[in-house]
Amino acid sequence: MPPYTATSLKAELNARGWRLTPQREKILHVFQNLPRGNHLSAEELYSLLEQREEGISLSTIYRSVKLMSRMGILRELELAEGHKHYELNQPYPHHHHHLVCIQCNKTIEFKNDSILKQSLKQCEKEGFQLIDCQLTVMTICPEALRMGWPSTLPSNWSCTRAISEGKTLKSLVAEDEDKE
Amino acid sequence: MPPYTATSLKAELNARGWRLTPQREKILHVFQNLPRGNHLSAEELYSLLEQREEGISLSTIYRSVKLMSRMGILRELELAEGHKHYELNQPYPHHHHHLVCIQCNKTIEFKNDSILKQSLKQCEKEGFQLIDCQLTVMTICPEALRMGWPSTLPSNWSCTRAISEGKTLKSLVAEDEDKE
DNA sequence: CTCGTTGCAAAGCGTTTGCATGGCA
DNA sequence: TGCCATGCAAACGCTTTGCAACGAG
Repeated sequence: MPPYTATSLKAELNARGWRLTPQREKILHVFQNLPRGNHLSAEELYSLLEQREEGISLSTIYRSVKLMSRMGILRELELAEGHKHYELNQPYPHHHHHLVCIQCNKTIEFKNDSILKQSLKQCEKEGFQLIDCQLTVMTICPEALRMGWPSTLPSNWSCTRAISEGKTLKSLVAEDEDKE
Repeated sequence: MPPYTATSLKAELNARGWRLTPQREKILHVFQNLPRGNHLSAEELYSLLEQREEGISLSTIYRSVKLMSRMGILRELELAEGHKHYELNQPYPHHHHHLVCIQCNKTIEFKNDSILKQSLKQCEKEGFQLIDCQLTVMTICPEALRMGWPSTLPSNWSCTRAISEGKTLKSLVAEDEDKE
């Protein structure tokens, strides 16, 4: 799947009885020029376009990102921030996943082909068609750990389950095989 | 790691200056008796408890599932349904992931150890501490494909999988009560 | 010309919060 | 007894929707 251009976007929209509007073109353009590792919320996209004096109403923003997500052009991210973020849905080999600090929301992008392979395998097994797969790794970042997590929470808080889960798994990583 | 009991829940709560209340105990109980592969939204949990005449206010539900998620007892799922779902956070080897139809929300649970391994590997590389990792595979189910996805869908169409999924809540209550 | 699309404002919906009351440690 | 937790209702923030005007095909 090649990256979208205004022309191919128009073609795909028209094929489904939808239309290419200046608004949709501008939105696509923003995402195409977004530096790698960035993703925008509807609100952020809105104010970004506002700053460029290409204002688009918030409702159109919402309608467009939803449509473009359903078309497979954008990717809807559910990070731990209480609202959705969007980015270009880049096919393999640009496909990637996210590691998020649940304390400060810091996000790191990472690639891992085997995850996509595993997802595909699962889809084929069930007879479903893969649209996207997202691995979200919920973590505590080093800064948050240094800042005192988990003591930023009441007294001697700790997520004992997660900790012992981590310990159990170290042995698994050692034997790491990455076989599909 | 052993599953939580009312006693161990109390111990962990008290250790952090929190308290075991009948409400929290009932909520834990519901999740412990939930058939595998099921997860509840706050609203569903609320009406489930209401049907048993053990009513708990919605705000307490929200406060409790949030607290228990942060303690690592529950797992907060971001499926493609516009609201969060919760399930017991079962450590390896019961850890699992989800395949979701973005049209009808039909969800299939699947296990895959390599995903957990890859996540842990990534965490160690970045120096982050793993709390949880969730692979969500967004798909179109065979039925939605047959209906002509994506161009010919009526705006409010949902395939029969979604309908039968919706019906399960009642049967869950029945099953759960049998186990008491 | 038609019918999808936009902008605006209002509504919707899941979730959170302030506050007085209740109840666990 | 002190203080966390609950229930209620109101507030909140993100997102969706109704409607009249607009404009792409």
